[in-house]
Parts: sequence; structure tokens; C-alpha cells
Amino acid sequence: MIDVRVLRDDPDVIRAAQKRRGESDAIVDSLIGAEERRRSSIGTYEALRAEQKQLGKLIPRAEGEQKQQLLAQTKELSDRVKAAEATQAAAAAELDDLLRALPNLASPEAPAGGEDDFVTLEEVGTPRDFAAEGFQPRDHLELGQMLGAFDVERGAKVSGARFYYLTGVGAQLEMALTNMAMTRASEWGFTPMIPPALVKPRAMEGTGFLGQAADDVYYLPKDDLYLVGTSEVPLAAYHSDEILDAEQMPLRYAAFSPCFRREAGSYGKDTRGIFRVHWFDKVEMFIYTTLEASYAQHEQLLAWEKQWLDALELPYRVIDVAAGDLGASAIRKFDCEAWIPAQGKYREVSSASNCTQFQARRLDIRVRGEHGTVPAATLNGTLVAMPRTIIAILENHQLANGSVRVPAALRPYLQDRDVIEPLS
RNA sequence: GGAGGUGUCGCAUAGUGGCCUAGUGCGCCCGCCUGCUAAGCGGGUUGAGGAUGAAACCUCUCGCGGGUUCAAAUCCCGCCACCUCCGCCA
Repeated sequence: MIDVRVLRDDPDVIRAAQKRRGESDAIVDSLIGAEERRRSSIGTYEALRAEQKQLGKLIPRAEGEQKQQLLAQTKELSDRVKAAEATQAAAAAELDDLLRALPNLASPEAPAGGEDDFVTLEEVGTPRDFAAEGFQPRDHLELGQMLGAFDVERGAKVSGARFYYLTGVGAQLEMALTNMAMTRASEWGFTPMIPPALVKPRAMEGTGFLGQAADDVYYLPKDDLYLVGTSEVPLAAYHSDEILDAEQMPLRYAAFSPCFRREAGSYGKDTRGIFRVHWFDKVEMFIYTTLEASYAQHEQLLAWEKQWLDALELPYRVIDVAAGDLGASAIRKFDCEAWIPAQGKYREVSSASNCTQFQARRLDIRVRGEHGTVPAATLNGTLVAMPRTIIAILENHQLANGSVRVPAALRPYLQDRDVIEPLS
């Protein structure tokens, strides 16, 4: 949710941001109209209500005929107050609905356009030349089967397409990555968290996932609860309805949680292996700070993500995601894409978003500082999403015989093994 | 799942239809007093919105949402959270 004052003071900023996203700016005029109706209806209601309160004070002191007259007068006024209040509430709700439908204002620095209009900021590391090494790289599914790292057939048997079991060394890899990520994160000043993966509508709506992304979200109607697609949701809602102390900023949390995604509309896309799945585990970083500090925190978040991929010795590139592909909450987003040898391309493994005050306004999270109490800024970034990271490790560090070299930084978390071997 | 209880300002409490414009104590902030500290004295101390050049000012906020009434912290209904007990359960 954006600041209503921008509507009055500088609506062209909103129009420009909508255009960068490739979306219609017609909503801006609706917003302006709704905002005016809200203000005028508040004025009407409050004037009537003040009159009602004044008269009400006279009643207990009045006697006889005068009292009867006052009662008749206030009774009539009471109906008008009720009507004015209803009008005012409806106008406020209309404005709120429109405001919540509007995505965050895409940063002028975010490239304009859609999914393909990203800008590559840098490429780190060099993809291996398997031809020069004299063998054809296997893809992650083949490697996973040789190593006994996961089982997609039985995943489909038990839960359906896009489900899997992590098995043997695959399960161990997830635990190792989790422990390594949590260790790193706490060294960086993040509080480790294990949050609930089922949340109320407020949390899901407040983080901006019930807009265009709603089709991708699992919902349990019997309990009116949502399965989170990322622990960004319970972490953002963690401090909802709270006023935080500016001195304590930034607050940093790193959460391990399962993530559930319906993947609606992705039929036939990435169907092989465990690249695109309905459930996976992830360690997510989340930061509460002030708007002013958020830009630097965003860079810092990206720096940590890069440090993580460096530690895993994976080649990757960083892209500046285009405005149309930001999602509702972010003004700017950097994705890290690891090189996937069998696909011959870079694929997203992590993402860092600055949501500025968008989520905090919806969830009513404020920061009290020297210059008053203002909405907090929130940022989120992936530290490690399990299946894709496991894919990247297996494919990039594979050896000719199907073994996989364990990157040095991960070895302490994997029984000091330097290589994982095929089953037989 | 069943039965009962509780929910008021940062904390603790008072308040059972109209002088509640929510009192008091503690904590916190400012000032006075004071070798220093404490005590004492005086003042301030929820949040949101509207109005204004800025104020004064006005409205809302007693877990949340409805209702009754001229008038609701107070009465009624629904929901939520917490506590106690029973059942079930990892």
C-alpha cells in the first residue's frame, strides 16, 4: 500500500510507475475520486456526530417538556448520524480496496518492461567447460537417481506431479545447507526463526500475495488459512500491529520453512526433476528497517546472497528484475541466477526485494524515531531454496563417473565428506 | 471437541448506561528543589483520522465486529486471544 499523500501531491508519480510495470494508470483517477469522497464524507459525519454529543450532554440536566423536546431532536439526529457514518465507512472501504489493489511504486531504477527486460548487473565465476574436461554433464535428475538423492516417481505416486522425496544424501544435503545457512545468517546478525507455515488471510493479504499472485497460493477453506509460499509471509506479519523502536533497527530474521506453490499456469514448464515443485524448504532472510536505510540494506542483502553462492562455488549472474516482473510488493528486485549446466543457462536460485513501506502499511508496522512514527520498511531475500540449490551443486560439481564434489564450505556440515558417490 | 473464566492507557488496577473530557499507583519524559543520588513538589506521557499556512479545534480508539439506546468501557449477539478443567492426540 502506498502513501495516500502521494495521490494528492504527485499522482503523476503513480502513473509513471504503473507504466513502467506495463499496467494501466486508470486506477489513479479512481483513487483520486475515492479519496475526495472519503474526505468529504468524514467531514459530514464528524460535524453531525459533534452536534449529537453536544445535545446528549444537555439531556441528563434537562427537565419536563424541555427534555422531551431534546429527546425528539436527538432521536432524529441519531438517524442522520448513523446514515452519515455508513456513508463514511463505505467511502473509506472503497478507497482502501483501491489502495490495496495498487502495487508498490516501481523504482525509477528498475528496468521498464516485463520478464525479458531484465538488466544483467554482473556475472560471477565461469561455467565449467565439460567438453574440455572430456565428458557430457548429466542433468540433476540423472545424478539424483545415481546418488539416491531424491525420488520423483514415488513423490508423484504419493502426492502427485511436482512432488518428490529427498532421500539419503539428498536429505542430508538439505540438512547441511540448512545448518550452514542458519550459521552464516546468525553470524550476519539474523535471529534464527522457524515460523508457522499456515497463516490467516491478513498475513497473506498484507504481504501482497492475494493480488495477481492469488492463483499460486494454497488455501484451506475449512479453516480459512493459507499455506505460505515463502516464510516472508509469517516474518512480515510477525511484527504486525506493532510500533518498533528506531534504535533497534534494523531487525533481522532468518527463517527456515516449507514453501507451497500451486504453480498455476506453469503446466508443461520445467517438468523434469525437482526444479519447479509444489513444495520445497527454504531459508529466507527478512529485514525491518526505515525507508531511508532500506536501499543500503537491499544492497547488503544482495551482498550476502552473493557471498553464499560464492561459498558454494557456483557460477551465477545477478539481474535487475524488470518492473513488470516485480510482484506487487517490491519497488526493486535483484535475482541471483545460478548456472545450470544441463540446461545451458542461468536459472533463478535467490532473490532480494525491497518492499519499502508497502507491506508495513498493510500490516500496520511502524517505527518510532526522532522524526515521529512512520511505517517501517521491509526487505526479504532468499538465502537458500533447497531443490534448486541442490540441483546447482549436483550439476556444477559433478565428476565424470557421476560423483559430486562437495564444496569446501559445506563439508563441515556434511560429515566432512569431500565427495558424494553413486549408490552402486 | 466439551464446560467454565478473563480481556480497560507501557505495567498494575478503578470504573455496571449520562460530570468518563477514562480515575489512581508504578514506570518513563520535562522542570523545580538539591554538594551528588534518592526522596519531595509541579507538569507531561495510546494510537489513527479530519480541519488549518501553522495552530487552537473536531472525530474515532476500553480485544475485534455488529446490535439496543437520545446516549455504551458499562446492556445484548457473534468472533478472536489467553487461563482452568474434561476428552482426544504428536
